[in-house]
Amino acid sequence: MSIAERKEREKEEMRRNILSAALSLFREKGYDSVSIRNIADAIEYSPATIYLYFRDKSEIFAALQYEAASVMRNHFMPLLQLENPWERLIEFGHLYIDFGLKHSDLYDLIFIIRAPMEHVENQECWNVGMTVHKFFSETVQACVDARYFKSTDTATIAYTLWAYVHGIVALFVRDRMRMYPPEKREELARKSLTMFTKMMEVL
Amino acid sequence: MSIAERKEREKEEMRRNILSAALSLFREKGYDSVSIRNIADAIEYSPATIYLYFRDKSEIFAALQYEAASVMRNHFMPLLQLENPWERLIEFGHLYIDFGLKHSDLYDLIFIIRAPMEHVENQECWNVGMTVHKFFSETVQACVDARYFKSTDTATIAYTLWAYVHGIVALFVRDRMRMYPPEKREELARKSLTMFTKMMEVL
Amino acid sequence: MSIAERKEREKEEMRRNILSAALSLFREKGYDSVSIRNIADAIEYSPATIYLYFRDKSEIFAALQYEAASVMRNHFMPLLQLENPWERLIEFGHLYIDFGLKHSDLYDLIFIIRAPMEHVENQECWNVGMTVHKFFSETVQACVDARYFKSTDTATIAYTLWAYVHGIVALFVRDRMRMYPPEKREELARKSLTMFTKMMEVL
Amino acid sequence: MSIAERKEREKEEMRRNILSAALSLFREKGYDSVSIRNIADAIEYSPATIYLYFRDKSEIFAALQYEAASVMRNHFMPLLQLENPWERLIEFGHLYIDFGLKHSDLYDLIFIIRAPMEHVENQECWNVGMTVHKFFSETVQACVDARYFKSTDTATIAYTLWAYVHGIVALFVRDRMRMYPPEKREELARKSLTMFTKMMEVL
DNA sequence: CATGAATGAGAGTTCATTCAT
DNA sequence: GATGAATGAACTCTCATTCAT
Repeated sequence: MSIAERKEREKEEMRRNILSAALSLFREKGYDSVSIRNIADAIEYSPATIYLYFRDKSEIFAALQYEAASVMRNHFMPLLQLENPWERLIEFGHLYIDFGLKHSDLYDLIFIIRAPMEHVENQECWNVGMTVHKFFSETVQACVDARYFKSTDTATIAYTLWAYVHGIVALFVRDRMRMYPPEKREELARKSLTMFTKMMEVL
Repeated sequence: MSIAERKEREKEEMRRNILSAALSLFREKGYDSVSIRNIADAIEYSPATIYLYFRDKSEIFAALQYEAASVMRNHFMPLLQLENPWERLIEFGHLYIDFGLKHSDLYDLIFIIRAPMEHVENQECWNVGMTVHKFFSETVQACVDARYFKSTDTATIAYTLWAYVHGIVALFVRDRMRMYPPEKREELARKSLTMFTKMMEVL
Repeated sequence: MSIAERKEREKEEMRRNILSAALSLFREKGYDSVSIRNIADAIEYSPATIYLYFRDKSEIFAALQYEAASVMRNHFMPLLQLENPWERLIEFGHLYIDFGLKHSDLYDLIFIIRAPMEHVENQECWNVGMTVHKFFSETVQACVDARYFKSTDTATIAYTLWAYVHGIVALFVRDRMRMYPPEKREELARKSLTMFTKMMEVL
Repeated sequence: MSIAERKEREKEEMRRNILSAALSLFREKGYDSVSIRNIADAIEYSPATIYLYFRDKSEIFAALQYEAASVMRNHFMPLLQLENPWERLIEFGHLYIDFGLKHSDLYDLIFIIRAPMEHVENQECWNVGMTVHKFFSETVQACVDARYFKSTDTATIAYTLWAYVHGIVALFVRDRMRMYPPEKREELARKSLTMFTKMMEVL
């Protein structure tokens, strides 16, 4: 059995190998500008080999989005242990920005990149947006119910919070913070989040 | 002299002609999927003609970013007439989101696309981000000076406001609002802005 | 005007150039085994150039079939001057075999090759078969009317005659006469036709 | 010995397995459009396995031609029992057309396809043409000897008869009978053969 | 015996770009 | 000033084939 297992493992390794090369290329040059050859070159295999692991280019992309979604889900796991909705909401903000700064490439893949949505798996990906959004909504709803907000317009509150954190991450990911020195960017983001958290109290 | 002038004018006209065709194609199909031939077809000239007006494809792109910057500047002109800094700030938010929803393609060009930054002109483009940011800062500073805010951390406030409006527009531009029916998206954005404006009062 | 004319002529020349290279390659290796690159090499142009004259590979094929059809039509022109139906029929047989032996490649294209029939123009080609068949039928009908045959089964007679001449040519074209020395093949075909002509008298 | 024998038998079985899959695929899609992988899929083995039984693709093709030849030989077996040469000749025509309509793919393989003739086995195949032709000749000769014909030009008679039956089948196999409704084609072929048989009496 | 993995070669096709006219 | 013609380089993808296991 162990032979089969090892083969399985090797196959999986190769897939990840391809995916990680693809990811860094996509991030660097954009989906359309990356060719199968580029990826093959990066992993030092022949282009044809790629096709042994993925049906076509868009399937690679889909797999990446799927992976990204899964990493993001894991990233938010700790939230499940917070019972107080307000705390959960605050922590969510922190984790969201954490994720965006740490996994810029994955974040880009999920929330920014424009790319083919043919594959079913990609539904999965945009569902991540959906899921995140839903989580925001539910948590906000819980806060509303527990009278943490004066406003009861759950939909608008959730959207507003999401827009803010997305804005923070999106500016960072797409390199629109060049007016701040690189080493200060993260700090600024965190300071802003604290400020925003305070602003939320007026809601 | 007037012949040279006319020629100059005609040349300029042609450039705009090309750019406007290119813009609408980029918008429709994305930068990478637009070929010089597509643009040439759109303006009913031969591909070779394009090269009389632009050195290469990326120069067209750069010119478009330049254009976008200029359209954006014009869009914000009315602000100059508002003397009260708070009013100016509020109106700025409205105009920003207006611009993003109305000229999604230009916004994308300026604040989202990961551009080939080879051309000098593109400096211009990122300067727009700079300029917008500076305007935010200055207006915030004016508000601080006039005691509209309790906080005096101008930098963080400006960044926070910008992140929020960018978030709103970025989600819209890159089609991450699929959980809302299309016809409600704009309304939601505006309602959120109103909410955010109120949140700002706590600052 | 003469410049345009010359250009037109050159363009036409190039088309013919491509077509004639393609024809001989198709004949030699079969449609599927010929690549655009092969054709390009044969005419010493780049593959991309081919696409300036034909939309794709199958269009080249279609054009060839169209040409073949037209050559065949011309080949049969002299028949129009023969008023006597029997003479016309006999002469038709001679011309048919002439054509097949002389333009084996074109004959192959029209009556033997298996290839894509996507293009409208190819309808044209199979219409040649149709047309030839119709001519056979009409001429046979005329002979029947003029009592050259005892039988009145026009359909079967026409089909029988066509099958025979096609058989003669098809064996020749696809090189199934290897049991006869090359220099005797044509003579044999002609002697057979004479024999067949006599056989027809019994009909 | 019996182990070796069984192994031999199994090997032979596998060969036939591959060949029959290959044949039905060639028939369906044409030689060039069938890939080794297709064949492998059809027999549910890996592509590499095929190479344990055949050196390369063209060897499969050659083997198929060989097979076709053998099927054809069997098809004509019953003739051996007819002693009267005229009867044998007539029956030969019937069987020939039978074979062509029933095993169009095999017929194509033997008498129409422009084959890669690299392999020695293909000699075998073209020998089938030879053999058929020889049989025609011998039978015709017997008829001549027995005064069934007035003509004594055996060669021309044999060739003429063969050309006719080949024409009938070739038009059918390569789909050049589109002007007749599919269900009438066979009937027409048979009626024509009857007519042709009568024509032969004049020889 | 059978195969999974790998690949070089090559398929059709498109593109940005050049240049003589 | 405009362009038709041309092309080298690149694209995605498939194939026949090999070889270590």
